[in-house]
Amino acid sequence: MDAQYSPREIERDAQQYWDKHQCFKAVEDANREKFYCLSMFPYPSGKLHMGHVRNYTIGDVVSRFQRMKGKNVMQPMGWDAFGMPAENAAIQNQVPPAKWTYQNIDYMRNQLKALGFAYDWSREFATCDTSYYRWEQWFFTKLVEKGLVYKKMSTVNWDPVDQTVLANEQVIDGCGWRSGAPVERKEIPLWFLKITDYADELLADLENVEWPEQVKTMQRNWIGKSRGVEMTFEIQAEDGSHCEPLAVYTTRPDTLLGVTYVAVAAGHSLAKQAAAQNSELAAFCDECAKGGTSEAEMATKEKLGMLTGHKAIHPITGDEVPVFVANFVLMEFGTGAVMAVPAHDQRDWEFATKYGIELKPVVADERGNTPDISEGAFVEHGTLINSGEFDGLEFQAAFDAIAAKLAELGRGEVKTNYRLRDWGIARQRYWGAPIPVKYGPEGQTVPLSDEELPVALPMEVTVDASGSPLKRMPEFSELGDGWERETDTFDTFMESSWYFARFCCADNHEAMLDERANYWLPVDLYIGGIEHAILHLLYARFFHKLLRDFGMLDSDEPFQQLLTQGMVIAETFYRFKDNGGKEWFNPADVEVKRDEKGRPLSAVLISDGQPVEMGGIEKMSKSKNNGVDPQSMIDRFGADTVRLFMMFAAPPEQSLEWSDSGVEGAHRFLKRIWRQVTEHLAAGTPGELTIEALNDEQKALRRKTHETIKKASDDIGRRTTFNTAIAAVMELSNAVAKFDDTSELGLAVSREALEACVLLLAPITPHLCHSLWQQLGYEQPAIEAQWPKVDEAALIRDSIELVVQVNGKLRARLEAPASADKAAIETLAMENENVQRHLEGKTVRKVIVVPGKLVNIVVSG
RNA sequence: GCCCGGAUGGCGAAAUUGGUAGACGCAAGAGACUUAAAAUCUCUCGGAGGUAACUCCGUGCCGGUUCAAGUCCGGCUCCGGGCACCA
Repeated sequence: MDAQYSPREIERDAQQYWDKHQCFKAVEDANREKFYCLSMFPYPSGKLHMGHVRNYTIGDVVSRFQRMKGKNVMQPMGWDAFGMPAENAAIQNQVPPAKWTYQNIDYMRNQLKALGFAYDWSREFATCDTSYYRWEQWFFTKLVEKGLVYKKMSTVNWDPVDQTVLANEQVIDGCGWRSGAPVERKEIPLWFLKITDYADELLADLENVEWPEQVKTMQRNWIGKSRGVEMTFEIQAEDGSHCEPLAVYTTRPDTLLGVTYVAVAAGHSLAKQAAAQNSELAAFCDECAKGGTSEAEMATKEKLGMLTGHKAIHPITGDEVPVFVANFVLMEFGTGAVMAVPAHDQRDWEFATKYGIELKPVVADERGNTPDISEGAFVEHGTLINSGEFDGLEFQAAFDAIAAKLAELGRGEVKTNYRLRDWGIARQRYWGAPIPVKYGPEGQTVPLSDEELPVALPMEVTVDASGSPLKRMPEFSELGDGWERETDTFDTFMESSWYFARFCCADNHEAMLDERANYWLPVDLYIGGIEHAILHLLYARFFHKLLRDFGMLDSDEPFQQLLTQGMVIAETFYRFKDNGGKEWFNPADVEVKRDEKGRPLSAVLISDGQPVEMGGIEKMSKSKNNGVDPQSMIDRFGADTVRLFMMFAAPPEQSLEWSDSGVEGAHRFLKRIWRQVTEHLAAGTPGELTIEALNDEQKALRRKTHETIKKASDDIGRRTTFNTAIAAVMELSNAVAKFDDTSELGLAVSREALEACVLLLAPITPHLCHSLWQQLGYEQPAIEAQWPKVDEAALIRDSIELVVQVNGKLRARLEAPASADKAAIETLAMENENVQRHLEGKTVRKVIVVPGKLVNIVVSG
């Protein structure tokens, strides 16, 4: 065997073996327990980045582990291929988006293969393949038939110079990213899916999935189910003209008697009606329409309002309160109007304080007094005051009584509301799946029939910054006889909402899904970035339920277990440019100077030796030029080293800081394992492992071996803390290195330990382990080997170390027989010299004995 | 602004159910081997004090619960993710 670890040859050989024997082809088998392991598929942006490598290594480790545990594992891979970057690349480089995308896919597929991921490549597809999105189009027409799709006016970001709709990402400080022009809000008709019909189920079924609690909480809050009251205020116009009653929703009807104004969105019919006779108000409404549509922008901008002159009639007291138009009230949310209780709502308080509106406290503080609202609103629940017949009622009683009163007056009713809004799925872009709808000469809107499907996206196009090219392609949009095709395309979230199901039967070109989907689904473990915690995961859950309700799937949820991985981050370096901007340098081109303790002091650019500024540690990104190219790392150290470092440097949920020297450390460890096995094989032939004949050292190493198997199994299988599993194997490797017993029995014990190391590492560094397993004399390849089993008998200890505390402070460590009872342990603890010193002159109040752990002696005086 | 997280040595981290803070690794320092370097191996490595035994301090900040708090509770600070057209 080779004394030198050469990853290049080893990795090539192992990959060839897996390929030749089609090791990762998954076949449905009703007699075996299945395991569907899925990593979020990548957008083919050009080349893999470290986030991908991390994501897919996690998935691969779990897949290979489950396979060794005997499961029928399916791990597919594909491409989330529609999206804006392809259009941007097309504008910049005059490359057609399809060509650019498929080239990227080819390059990235090779990178994934070089990393040795155990994918069933026969299931691969890209979402921009017509054979994929045709089913999405077909399904959309079924949803139309079922009434789950509708069209309504909606607000988008409009770039008045480029005459195009902008994504929120393309709005920088309220201006278009290319034109720099101030962005306007524009209303256009768009297609929506009725996700709100499923709000209750999406909320309830979170109970049935094994997801991180934080993700479930985010989804619950996003859905935002609330119980409140919807009520109407009669409106008196300033000029006496007729106005529709104003509907508002509140979760705090108990504060209704504290209402001192109401506010409507600038787009509300009441605002429009008032603005028609009031040019100042019309100007204000126009002003409100400036800026982007994102909620973050809305919520952080200064709260502005203007009186309409109209009066709203309080539904219970009959008092008149003013009606404002306000920029913080959103047409999209609820009724587009709110009642305001400045004494008990902070935002209302700030608005009222600014505009000199009355504050009327109606909820008493904890002591039953009128609350102090001089510095801010009192938002707690409490007993009602200043509320006439409702005085003295607590929150729930007040809620019920006021709701009942409104119902009796015919002015309101209890209503469940959701924060969740319907899903707008139309995009005014080219590189997406065309929405399969046509419009008739008499204004008909008709979904395309099965015969008219699929609508293939034309490939020969000219893409520029001025909106979708489909609109300018009569050969696409004009169908004759006055009929026109829809030129909007689907939101790319549509494609990523059902790909997990299509992987089960990607070769079926007669149907969207078949019975194989029910064999594999739900996905047993889904792995991806935490940034997808809400939108993607919520849409995919919704789509899964839709597919279920059309009889295509049996399960209720797509992803049984979810693992959300953290970001990959790295140090950033820059210099100021003459224009004040920053020029960013890649960490690979920079040398960091450190002090004698290893603290970074300064950095210089290698090429010119001149200093650069250190910009802190941030997410690897193109804009900060701090991405480390996985390819160069694979070339230098091999895939196994990259995989090992990724899994060792941090637990998967945490952000992972890239470290060149950490990678070298990982490489060192693999070289060391290689050498250990080589030297072990050279040391002689092990005898039979006769348990009864083992001496104390041999027993100790054997116990370490089985403790390690136990820990690594739990860390990988249950906790998904791969870093601690690797640390445990490192400890075992260290123990083998210290064990220099070359007797036949000794070699048998170290053989068992080294074989454990190889098998425990096999999911993480599969190429190395493939080779070592062969060298250890096994004909069956490592990929077919079983996960090692714990010998419980080997774990038994004769004595246990425990610590003695006096008043919670560590004072002694002692070795106690494993069989010692509490009293014996207490006696041992008391006898200890150092413990005695700390007990001198004190009275023992209490002794706490935690078997196997510690003794705490509580003293006083 | 709202929702959800995070913070532990020089650095990445560990401590799984409230029970020994810093496993494992990186960096650094000392030594061995070597003509030399690399590689490899051995030792030291949270801070302060002490010849030593050992003692005190220490898990972002302030307070609380407990025999015992990195872990639980209340209040902050800073950093990150998401906010519906980035994927």
